[in-house]
Parts: sequence; structure tokens; C-alpha cells
Amino acid sequence: MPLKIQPRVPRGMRDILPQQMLLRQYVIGEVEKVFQRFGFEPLQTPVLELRETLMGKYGPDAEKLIYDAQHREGKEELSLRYDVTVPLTRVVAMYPELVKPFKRYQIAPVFRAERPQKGRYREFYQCDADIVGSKSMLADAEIVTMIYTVFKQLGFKSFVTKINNRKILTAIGERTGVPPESLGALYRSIDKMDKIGQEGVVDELTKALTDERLGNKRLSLAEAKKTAEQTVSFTRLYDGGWPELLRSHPLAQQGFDELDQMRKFLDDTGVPVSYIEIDLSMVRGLAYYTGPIFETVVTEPKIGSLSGGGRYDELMGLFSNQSLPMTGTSFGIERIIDVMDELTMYPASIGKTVTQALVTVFNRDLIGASVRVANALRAAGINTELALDADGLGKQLKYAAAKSIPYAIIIGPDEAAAQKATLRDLSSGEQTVVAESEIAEAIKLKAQS
RNA sequence: GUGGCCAUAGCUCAAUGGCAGAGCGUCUGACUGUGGAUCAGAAGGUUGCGGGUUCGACACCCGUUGGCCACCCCA
Repeated sequence: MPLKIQPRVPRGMRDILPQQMLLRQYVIGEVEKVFQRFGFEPLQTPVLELRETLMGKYGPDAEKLIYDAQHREGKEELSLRYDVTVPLTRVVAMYPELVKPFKRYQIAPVFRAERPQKGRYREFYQCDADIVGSKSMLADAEIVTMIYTVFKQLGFKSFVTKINNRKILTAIGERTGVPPESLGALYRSIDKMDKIGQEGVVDELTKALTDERLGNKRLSLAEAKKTAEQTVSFTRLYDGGWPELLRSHPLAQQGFDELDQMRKFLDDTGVPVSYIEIDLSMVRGLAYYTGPIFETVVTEPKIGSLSGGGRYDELMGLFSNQSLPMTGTSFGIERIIDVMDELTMYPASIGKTVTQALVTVFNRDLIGASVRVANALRAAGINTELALDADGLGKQLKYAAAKSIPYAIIIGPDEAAAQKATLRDLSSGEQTVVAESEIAEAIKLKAQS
């Protein structure tokens, strides 16, 4: 007797059982409908990409999390995709004939070897929508409008999309004179503003700027503190305007101008201002963003961002001589689902099973009658299960109840003789005898009320 | 990647270093034309895995794997 193997799944990955799957399909379906309503088209790419396609795009921290997917005798170096944005860029570079602007969506699993936690898995679905080939801030505004529409559609009430611009962040770095090798630390610190507050950021940034490990350009304590304070003051929103010292920086000027344009377009597309927040302390981690960046968070359960995205005009340049402006967003379906689970936001119409009716089998002689009824119901578009074993009727009804199947159909000798069937409503226990030809109609009628 | 808490039946959890248990669930029957209730019975375990301490380990120690939480980062 060989030793049994422990049934389990890899770390950070999970099975999704039918009941959970139905909720998932609902959420994904709603997101997809909104994507299509905004004119995005579906795209599929391989789960594996050549390693060289992925490397050098996300930044060193992120790239440590990329899975290798080598076959023992394979000659190509392969990796599991880390997101679906870089593969899109690869596609756009490979098929220059695609009509621009190219708008595509992709809903697919991606893989990151992080330490798992609530709302963080090693395999998770991203729902991406991107616009390729438009420099207009209207494209970014469309993306943000779509984000708003998706969350509204799913029934979210308290969420906000934060908007910032990479150009402003870069300008802050230059204006404050933070050495380039410390820019990462600078961004990481100010990104925590809403968590640890302005003073927290000053402290942390001061510490980072005086850290010896950052090399020869490290600042003295006094310099560092001054730089940190200036940085924080730059990210603060003054009523009506931005700090003049920052504003005069050419890159910041561009960034502010882009923000203004977006704001105007968002006003035109009708996104209420309460759902938008300009936040100069919001940073997105991925290295490829160059312009506007956005991130959507909910306030109630603490779970991190539910969607993130931005403009990445330079990424295509890594694959092709021709460069193309791109912008887009990514929804994290598992986090959206985790939040919706926690707040029980699903419409009651989503059942626990796809089956609408169970046709019971009374005994071996009456199997034929039951099969005929099941066929008729299926032909009429009703999801129908046929009892497969002629067990006792009690057992069959118990099965229907356990699976939350709403209706059971009973065809015993009496019904069979009269070409009828008993239709039982499992939730109320109510029973009616209906002519065989009218069962489908009767179920449809009941299901509506 | 760093730190903390945890791991016993399908699930939730008990068991002073001394016989591994309960509730729920599952299965069978009471019930050969009707589910959720009740009653009776049954099945179900290498106490995550590997070492160590001990006369004796579910318990204590070390390691390992996995889960949760915080940090880091992110969807």
C-alpha cells in the first residue's frame, strides 16, 4: 500500500468551489460588461512569457517575486506572468497593424511569489483595461470614469479614487535635491502619509536620507530633516494652489497641467468630485508609470487598494523603435470579492447553485417518464438535474434541499398515468400538480414572483 | 524578506507530562409517495511533518512545512 499523498495546494493559492465560483462569475461578469460598454475588446495572452519579456520592467523589488516556469529540457527561459500590462505592451509591439487607439481588456490570473495574507495571494485575477495610442488626458479620464462606473455597478458606496502624477513626484525629488539613489526611499516614505501622518513621514524620510547604506551622497541630519520637511510640504494641498517653488519646476508644471485637464474631463464625464481625490502623496510601486497614476481604496474594511493604474508612455520603447502612449487600470478581483463578502453586497438573485429544478425518479419503471420531463425542461431553457439513482424520494428531496435547488418534480405512478407531474417548491413546501407540458411555464412563472 | 500568534476527526474546539474526547456535519435505521425536526446506532485520528527530552509526549525543547496578523510591498 503506497503512502497517501496529503491533498493540498501550493502556498498562497486556493481552490474556488462552485458556490464561491458563482459569486466570482457575477463580479467578473459585471466588470466585463462595463469594460465592453466603454468599448474595450477582449484579449488573451499566454500564462507563460519569455523571461526576458518580463525582466527590467517592474523594478528590482517586484522582479524578485516573478516565478520561473522552466521545463527540464526546455531551451527557452520562461516565467509566469506578473501582470497583464507588460504582455499587452509585448502584443502591441508584435502587431503594429492593430488599429489605434487600441482598447483592450483582459481578465486573467497573474502570479507573484509574495508572502500570502488577507487579500494577498500568489495567484490572483487581474481585470485590466488599457488604452493604447492616445496621449490625451481624456483617455486617462475615461479610465477613471470607468473605474467609478465599475464600483458603482457592483454596489460600492464608500470608495475614492486617488489621482497623482509621476511627473510631480519626480519634480519633488529634483526640487528637494534628494540624491537619485534615495528617490525610492523618498517615494516609499511619502506613500505612507495617510498611514503614519506628516510627522511620521518626516521622521522616516530623515532616517532614510541619513542612512549610511545609501552611499556617498548621504546627507547630514540637519540637511536631511530640512529636505524631509520640504518634501512633505510639497505634497500638501494648499487651498487653491500648489507651492510656488514646486510649481515653477517645468516637469511639475506639466504634471499639474495634466491633473487640471483630467479634472476638467472628469467633470465633463460626470464623476462626482467626492469620489476623486488629488493626492500628491500617492505613489504606485511599479516602475513603468510616467504620467497620471490612480488608485482606488475603500474606507470600511482595511484591505489595500482595489484597483490601481496609470499612464506608461515609455514602456513600449523597451520592445520597439516605435513608441506608443498607453494608460490603463487593473482591478483586483479577489480583493473586491473579499470586501463584497465581508459587506454581503451580492444581489439575492445569485443562488447557491445553477440548478433550477431536480427531476426525481420514483422507481426504475418510471425512469423513462422522468427523463422525458427533464429533456423537456432543458429544451425550455431551465437548468435541470435528473436524479441518477432511484433512491427513496426522501433522499432525493434531501439532496435538493442540501444543494438549495428551488424546485423538485415528482412523477409517480399516478402522475405518469395522467401525463402530469407534481411540482414542489422546496422553500415553501407548496405542491401543485401540473400537466407535463406545462411544467416549464409553471417554473418560469414562479421564479418571477 | 522581517517579526508575532497558531496547527488535535470533514468543521469548531476540549484533554495537570499518564486510556485522544465533545458539539456540529456525514452515513444507516425508526420512515417502501415527500427535505430541514426528533430519537437510536455507526463510521471517521500515525494529534501537520522530522528529530530530541522523558519510564511515559497532543502537551516540554529544536527544526521544518502550512495558516493567520503586523511590517515591507502590492491587486
